[in-house]
Amino acid sequence: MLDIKLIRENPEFVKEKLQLRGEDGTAIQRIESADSERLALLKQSEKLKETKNKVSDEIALMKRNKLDASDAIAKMKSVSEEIKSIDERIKHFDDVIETELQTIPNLPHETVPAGKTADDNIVIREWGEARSFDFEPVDHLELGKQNNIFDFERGAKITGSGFPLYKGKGAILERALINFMLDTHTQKNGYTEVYTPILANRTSMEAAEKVPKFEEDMYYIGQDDLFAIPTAEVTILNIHRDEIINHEALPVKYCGFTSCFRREAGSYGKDTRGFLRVHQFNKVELVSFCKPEESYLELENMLNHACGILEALKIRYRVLELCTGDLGFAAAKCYDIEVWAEGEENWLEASSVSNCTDFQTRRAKIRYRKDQTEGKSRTGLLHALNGSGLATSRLMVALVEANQNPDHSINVPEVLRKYTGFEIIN
RNA sequence: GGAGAGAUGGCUGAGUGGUUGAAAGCACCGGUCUCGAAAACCGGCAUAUCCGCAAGGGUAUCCAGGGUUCGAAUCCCUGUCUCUCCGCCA
Repeated sequence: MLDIKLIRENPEFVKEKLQLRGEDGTAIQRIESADSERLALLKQSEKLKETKNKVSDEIALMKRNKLDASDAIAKMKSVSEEIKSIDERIKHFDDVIETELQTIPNLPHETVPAGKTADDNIVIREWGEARSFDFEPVDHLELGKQNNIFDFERGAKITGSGFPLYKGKGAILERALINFMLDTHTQKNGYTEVYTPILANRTSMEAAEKVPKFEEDMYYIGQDDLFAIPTAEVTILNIHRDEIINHEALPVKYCGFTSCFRREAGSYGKDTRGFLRVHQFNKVELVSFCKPEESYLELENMLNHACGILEALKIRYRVLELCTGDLGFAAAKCYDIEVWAEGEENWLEASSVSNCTDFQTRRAKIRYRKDQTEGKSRTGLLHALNGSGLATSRLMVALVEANQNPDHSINVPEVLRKYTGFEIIN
């Protein structure tokens, strides 16, 4: 969530930034008025509480000295009632502010290109070449069928469409990819591996700003008020909820593999073939907590860590800098990585690397204790960044399609062979 | 699922209605001492929010939410979590 103080002190700035994202400023106006009413009441309430506390001390003193305190007690009874009624009104405005704040996205960073839709995103990097085939390449569905490695029909039988079943060398290849990515991030890129729960409670989902705004996109277990995580970002972020991390430990970097679950409500029939859009997929997630002044550098690092995986796998990709209109809710700046799928003849989004600045950490209360030389405020909110490093489903599409042979067999990329134990899928 | 115990500051841990934001110890920071360090001694050491240029002051917070009371860390209710025992079970 945004800082209420920023809205209070500089509402026009906030509205301007939100307009870049296509948000009108009406929610900000509602917050401003609720906030000023709340503050006025808060001052009244605190003044009365000061009186109450003082008189209570006096009553204690009188009682100790065996004096009659009944007048003071009678007076305080009405003061307490007044406090109670004012506090109820404060609570009302708190709720109004809270509800409004939950609908307002993060402000885009000044370097984010202005734009309205995904068409305005800017390609900032391209790596690798399209493969030139001397035969007609087929798509991953055909390859999956020919090699008996993916079985979408049976996955659908077990659960429903969009829940893929991997078989034989397909399952092993998936596992190899995950292990390769985790090993790279832990051994080369300095991340600490975690394996988190894949169900998260409401508080955790709210801290990650996934709920209430996107509640319909989540698989939800009502009996226990738990959500299947749409990304390990949720659970990894919440590792340090309500904590203060010492500056010496920063940056704190985690990578973790989990399955991810997305209902993809509203996108039925859109790119739903095979792995293109699934409800359950596997992903190695990167999360970094760092000092605010370092977060944009860290964003570039994380982008490079994700790209490094694709380069090792020799998969052609491009990086898009998302425009203001296409940014995720919590992101101030975001890069998408798209992989080239030879059979689909299309770019597929395989990763998204975002700097969420203090938007999540504010609600999650993830702070750091500053070096004593860093000014008078001793604690501050950390910046939280997350990135896919990477999601396997679309990566798998690009991987098998790019490495196919005329007989539909698939060559396993060099770096994965020590994980798969075989060099070819046929 | 059944029975019981508990949740206090970075940690350990006192505190069962009134100068308790909270004893004490440890840890940490600064100082004295020392060639330097240790030890000893002295001092400091929560978070958030409001007012204020600042100095400073107010308020809130002893798991969370309600309640009783002039007054709650302390009493009552509900919830969450942790631990122990029993049952069941991967």
